[in-house]
Amino acid sequence: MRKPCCEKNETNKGAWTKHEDQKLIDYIQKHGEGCWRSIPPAAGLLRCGKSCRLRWVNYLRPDLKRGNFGQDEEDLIIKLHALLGNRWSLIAGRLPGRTDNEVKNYWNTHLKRKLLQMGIDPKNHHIRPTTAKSFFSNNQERNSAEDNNTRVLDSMSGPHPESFAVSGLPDLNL
DNA sequence: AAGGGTGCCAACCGCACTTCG
DNA sequence: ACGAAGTGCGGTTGGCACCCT
Repeated sequence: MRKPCCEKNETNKGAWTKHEDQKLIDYIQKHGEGCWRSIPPAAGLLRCGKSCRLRWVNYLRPDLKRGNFGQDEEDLIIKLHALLGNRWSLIAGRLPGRTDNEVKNYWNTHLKRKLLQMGIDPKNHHIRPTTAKSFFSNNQERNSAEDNNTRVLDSMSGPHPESFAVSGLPDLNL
């Protein structure tokens, strides 16, 4: 059995303070992201390396966008999720300034529900005939959508249709 | 005003994968 | 080739904020 990544009784847990954030930012600006395990003692933080990495990647990194997701980002997430499943880090990699945690949270809180309302199964992106019927009858867009359990990649209103290959799948260069 | 319910997001946990000696 | 250590990832949870009654 693997040892825990850090001595839990010797580290802080819970929300990060501004003071801790600043220490981590200062250290990484000086020394770079290097070895996470060595960062907490070197930076004077009572946190485990994992916690530092998570805080930096999800919150402190200077290139993070934050704020609401745009329609184009939303559509891209849905398309990528249809292709990749719950590979959040891969999906986030296609969204500049977004983190896997952010994408995952957004999916679980917004997009999942949105797809369900549209009559789409968020797990496999297949049309769910019962709910889809009412949704599409309102929208008059996909009258034949429920035929043979069609995939819905092409039903999204993505802003970059030119980026899709002939097969209907985006050129993701994964 | 209060309290209960719900949604959201930051952070934790544990497993899987990668790297290194 | 193998095992230990380090890192990354996805699932889950805790707690705060907001809304509704």
